[in-house]
Amino acid sequence: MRHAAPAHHIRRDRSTIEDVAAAAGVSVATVSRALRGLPNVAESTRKRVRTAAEALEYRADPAASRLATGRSRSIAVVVQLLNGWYSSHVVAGVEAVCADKGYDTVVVGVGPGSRDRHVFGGGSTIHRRVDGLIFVDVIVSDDELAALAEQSMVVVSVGHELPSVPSVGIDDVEVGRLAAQHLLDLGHRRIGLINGPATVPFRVPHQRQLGFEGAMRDAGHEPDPSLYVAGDFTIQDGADALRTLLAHDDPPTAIFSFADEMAFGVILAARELGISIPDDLSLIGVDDHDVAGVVGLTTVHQDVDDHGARAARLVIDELEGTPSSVTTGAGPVRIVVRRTTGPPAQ
Amino acid sequence: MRHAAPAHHIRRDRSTIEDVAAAAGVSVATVSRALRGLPNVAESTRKRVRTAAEALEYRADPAASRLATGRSRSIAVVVQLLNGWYSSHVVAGVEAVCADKGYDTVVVGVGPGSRDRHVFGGGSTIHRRVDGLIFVDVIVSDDELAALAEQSMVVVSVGHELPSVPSVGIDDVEVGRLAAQHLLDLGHRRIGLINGPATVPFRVPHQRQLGFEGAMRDAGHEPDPSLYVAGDFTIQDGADALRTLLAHDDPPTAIFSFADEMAFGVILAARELGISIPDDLSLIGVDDHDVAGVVGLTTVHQDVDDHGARAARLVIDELEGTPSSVTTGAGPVRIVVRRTTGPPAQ
DNA sequence: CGGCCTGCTGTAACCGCTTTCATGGTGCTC
DNA sequence: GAGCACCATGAAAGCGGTTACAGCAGGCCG
Repeated sequence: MRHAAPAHHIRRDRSTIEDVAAAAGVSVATVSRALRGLPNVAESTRKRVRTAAEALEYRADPAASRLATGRSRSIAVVVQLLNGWYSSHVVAGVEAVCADKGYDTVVVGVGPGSRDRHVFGGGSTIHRRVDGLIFVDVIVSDDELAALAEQSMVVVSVGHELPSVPSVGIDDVEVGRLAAQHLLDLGHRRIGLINGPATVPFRVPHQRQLGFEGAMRDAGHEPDPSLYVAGDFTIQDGADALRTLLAHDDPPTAIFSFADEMAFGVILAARELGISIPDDLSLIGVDDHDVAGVVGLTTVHQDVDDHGARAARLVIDELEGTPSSVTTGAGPVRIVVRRTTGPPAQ
Repeated sequence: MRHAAPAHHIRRDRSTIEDVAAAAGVSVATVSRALRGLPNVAESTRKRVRTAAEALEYRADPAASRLATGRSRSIAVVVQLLNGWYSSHVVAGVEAVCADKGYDTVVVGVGPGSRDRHVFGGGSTIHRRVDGLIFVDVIVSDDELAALAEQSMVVVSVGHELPSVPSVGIDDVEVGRLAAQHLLDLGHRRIGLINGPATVPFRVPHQRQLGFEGAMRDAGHEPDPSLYVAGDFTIQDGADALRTLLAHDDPPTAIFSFADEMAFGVILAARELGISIPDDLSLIGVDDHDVAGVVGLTTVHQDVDDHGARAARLVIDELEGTPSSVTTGAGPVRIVVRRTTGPPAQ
């Protein structure tokens, strides 16, 4: 007999597994097995259970199964800036496949610094809440990673590569090379770089820089580091960067911005400064941001939604022991030429 | 005595409430009370328990407390387009306050149609997973709302107002009025509207239209519905809308787009069509999208992150029985004049 | 035709926390 | 000093599933 619920528990009369068991005339164990598609259940029984469950609109309480199995069927996306273009696209990709596979997607934002980093650090509670973690361009220390591994959390990274963690993203060296080559082909020699932040060990911009420099050298031109300026992927940083570069004794004829958003800043500032793009200055970005088309920005395209989707699939496959067919590593990139690049002025 | 865990349960040795109880020399009940700040615990005992808990790095298993209390300490944000500018800002706002209050933020995307709507419909499982729901511009039927209410889910809506559900957002009539007034002041009389989708009962655009028409009439001008074109808030729709409007016998001298993103489409198409903004055509949007500044778009500003934050606070206050100090209803809007609006051409 | 293997079910012991209810000890009041 | 209210605490019954283990048939083999 079920006991009466305590008064303050105005808990609804949702049907439980016991109700279904009673209705189907079997034990709860059988209901559990039948509904989850486990073997060793007579087909006739399974059908009967399913019917009863349906009639009662039964759904297993996730909290209860979580407690019993240790699986929460949800995965977290850890992101620096939730409303950034890149992150939100990754999240969208993740959510789509999670929903499809019956997982919940929980988002957690970590400050740009290490604020809030305890979320997944040592004594954190995140591993009790989710089965897997997807880091989006967040830099995680080896210690944190080790702690996570010890808790047998499945982790995947998107963008920034993490040691000993499968990652999806793009070949950033290739990105740098592609952009540089495009500019070189147009005849540019002095090329400014709007880089990532100088202070953190963020691989993505570094790789792009490497690719850029490789292409330059291959073409017989020595890159000029005095033309590199750091940025933090914001529009404002892009605008500032342009001003900095223009103050150079021998300013560049083209700028390679490591993100479209910073390139937007360049466009904005250029307009204010009366500089014509691409007549006075060529500009190329990375991302193919939704509005890149609007402003006619030449850029290196990447499919960010897909990064998120692949990451999620990776995590889920790992979680469920499915041999994953997902390709880890670099996805395709391609250059999209629009109106912000052209030959240098005489 | 704890029993040996089944072999396949390689569950980690995380400390449980029993461990803490043992270490502190009290019962689990006392530990529970002490750690949660409940009354009727001697201060000395509380301290002892806290110390023990800390030493053991104890954290209550969320799944277990969820099962016991019926609260999951997580809230869902239900969104149409996760990677849209508006949604992602709302999500960011929600996440920020959830994190602060110790709640998890789970995102769920619903297709633009009613696909996936079962997520929160009748026999859904969402109410077992989260304590509250924040709908972002999603149209929820009365039935669905009733089902949710019956499950005593706390729901709040952002943007689109839902019957009998507290909502946060802006005064969309005011938005329409503001934009119309600005255009009228500049001397425009024939004003095109890029509206929301025509097929769904989405209040937001309807209100804006009402405000627009009110301002027009107040100024003694009858709005011309043949200048209204439907859109779905995408850049592409904006571009299409411009072409449609230009095909009109007597095309407008100004366009009021109900979203900046659609306005971007207008800018894009205008550039291709050789139409100069604002010389040939004035354009005003709504949102103050991050790149509105870049393209110099005049627009009606709203603080979307704040909408999300307020919604989350509303939900949490309600959940915790705190008398909420959060202002429900409309937040402030203001017009930001940039370079896409000017007097009509002769 | 008995023994065994195999396949289907049921029983019950958990998962780890919350909360009711009972109990014992104090401090007061009269 | 007895009676009483109140505070601090503990024992134990859940919350709603999952799963190890045992039991019970029926089919097959020798």
